[in-house]
Amino acid sequence: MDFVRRGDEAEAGVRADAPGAGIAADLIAVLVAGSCGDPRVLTIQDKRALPSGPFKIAHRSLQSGLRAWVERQTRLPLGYVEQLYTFADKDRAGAGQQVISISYLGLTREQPASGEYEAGWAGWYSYFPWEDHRLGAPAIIEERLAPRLRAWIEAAANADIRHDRSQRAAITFGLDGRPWNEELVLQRYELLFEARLIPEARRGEKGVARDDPNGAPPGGRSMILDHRRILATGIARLRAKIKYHPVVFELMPETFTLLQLQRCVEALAGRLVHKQNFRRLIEQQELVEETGEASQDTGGRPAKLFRFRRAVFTERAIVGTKLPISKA
Amino acid sequence: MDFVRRGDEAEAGVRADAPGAGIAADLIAVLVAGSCGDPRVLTIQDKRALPSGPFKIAHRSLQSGLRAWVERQTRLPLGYVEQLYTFADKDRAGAGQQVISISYLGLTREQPASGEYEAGWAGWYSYFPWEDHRLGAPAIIEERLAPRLRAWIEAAANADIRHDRSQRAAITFGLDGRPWNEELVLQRYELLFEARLIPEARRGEKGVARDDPNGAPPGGRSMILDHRRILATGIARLRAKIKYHPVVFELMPETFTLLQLQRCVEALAGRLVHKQNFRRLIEQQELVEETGEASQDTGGRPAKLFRFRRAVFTERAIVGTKLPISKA
DNA sequence: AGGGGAAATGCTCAACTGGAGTATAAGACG
DNA sequence: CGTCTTATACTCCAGTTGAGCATTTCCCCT
Repeated sequence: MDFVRRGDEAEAGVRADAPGAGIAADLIAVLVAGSCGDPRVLTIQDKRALPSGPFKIAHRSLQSGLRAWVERQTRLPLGYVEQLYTFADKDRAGAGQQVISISYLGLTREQPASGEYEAGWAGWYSYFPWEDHRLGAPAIIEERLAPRLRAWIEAAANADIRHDRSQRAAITFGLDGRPWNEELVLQRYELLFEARLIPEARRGEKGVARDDPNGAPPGGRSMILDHRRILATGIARLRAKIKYHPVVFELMPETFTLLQLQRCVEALAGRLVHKQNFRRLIEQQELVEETGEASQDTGGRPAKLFRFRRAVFTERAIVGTKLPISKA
Repeated sequence: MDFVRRGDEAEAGVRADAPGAGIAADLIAVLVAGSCGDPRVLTIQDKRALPSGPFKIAHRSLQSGLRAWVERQTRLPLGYVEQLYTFADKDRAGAGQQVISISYLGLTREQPASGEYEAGWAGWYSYFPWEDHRLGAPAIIEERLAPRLRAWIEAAANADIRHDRSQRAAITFGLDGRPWNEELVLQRYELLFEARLIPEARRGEKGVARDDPNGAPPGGRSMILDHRRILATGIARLRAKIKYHPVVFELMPETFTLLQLQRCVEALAGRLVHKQNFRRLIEQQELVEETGEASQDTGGRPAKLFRFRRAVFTERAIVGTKLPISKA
């Protein structure tokens, strides 16, 4: 499969297109939106790729370059941008052309994606069905993943490797009574990859059928190249970040109830939080202020509407806030 | 000033040296060593530059490429490697040549640097004299930095900017009775840069004298280009990392006393920790095991020698450990 | 031999934090 | 009016954290 470049080709002037002439740089974006219960990521190519494009040095920095590129292509205002990782794996280089991929995480308020390419929002749990623990551990883990992982563990060449595999599986997937750690998104993906339970891991093999095109296969919906790995990196980073930095608010509408905010955090973290403690923490830290209004459509007692206090950025700088997502 | 490339030029074949032909990629390494009280970073060019070299896609990954490059150039075994950040600032691109710089943090046990280039270890506090709070807040802050920062604050164009500057200075440098936060290394550097207290910030200006070549100037020893900024990024990352990941051990010799370990952590964090609590945490987490030996040369009661339990990596994976460096 | 110095090591304690439960209030809806 | 749903206010307990005191064990010096 070839890397279908869908960026604005007019920008490609800086790239050395002659094989072997130089290195090309690509930007890859993990754009996250979704304020209510279902985090989504912007995708192209029928949900099988993350948006990416050639990098053009025409901005002060990579960061502002990405921001401009995304905002021009999608008309989405990016609330928060953070560099994820830079890859330059050998197997991505085709025919003398070296490619460096710089991946970014961006947060935005959800809006209908512009139709420039076949872009659309995809729920991120369709790619990682084992990551959503809001209703307890998903059945897919015990029913489909754990048995295959156990087979893979047993298939180890020697006892040392077997022990190592067993430990890693137990730690990352919370088996054998271990606690679930929602931050290990990337480690879980890599473990499944190594155990060949992920279609992407079998691409090089002969006689392997194409990915199941409909619905979510046992290993989750797959993506081209290493895009799903990049998405896993982004999710992991975001799950870690929301615990000490007030980035959730970049996903929320201007005003919101505390329960909406909580649902959003829970959706990102993939696990539930204690409602009262959540509110205690939010209010203690003065992250929000009341608007004076109340939302009637809660189904129950009306809830006060809040807005994010942007002042916290100057008051506390990057020093950090905390959300009550248990670690153990 | 030109970016003096000191890497193995034989590797430069993949680079497009014709102007405008393509993008070149550089690796820049922040290599840290120093187990006893004085963290050091590997430098070249008379301590004015971080080691860097052209990137060659000949490895499985960037990470292994960096590892191989560093180990071949310096003969230092790298204990831990982590990507820091990728830069592609416009002002670094000279004459049609676009440069992307991928920076890495690496930890190693201290050894005499190989003489391949004029390499040497430099104490990192010579670049950031305001960062060492082990003996309390260093005098340089109150005596030299704070007055100039106050002048810069007063010089703001309007009240809003003045307030913002004042808050940032107070937060990052712990002024007005605020607590010191050792992780804000980069923010402090950027603040000083913005206030033009850092020689690097005045490079573009006319009529500015060269950096003071001898000793540490008020703004600390400077480096070429943005190397000091990259170093600040590395120090910040490391200070954050040691709190929840057992990376300190990569700097320690095979066996060590708990006090040596503590001194090392303190040197990195730039602040002292409570001895008894430090030991409690280390032992609680079973990060170390006794060797059965004891060190006589402590000056007092002999101390048990310990070694790092590598098993913790498989037991707990990346889940994290904690060191008692107060946050507030 | 004895005393002082320097660490190592053991133990205690109060304040705080974080997880979890109970109780009550306020609106919607039949 | 009763019931459902959610909001919101308190309470509680256990584990963690920061800090200090006390004791032990060695070296060195006189």
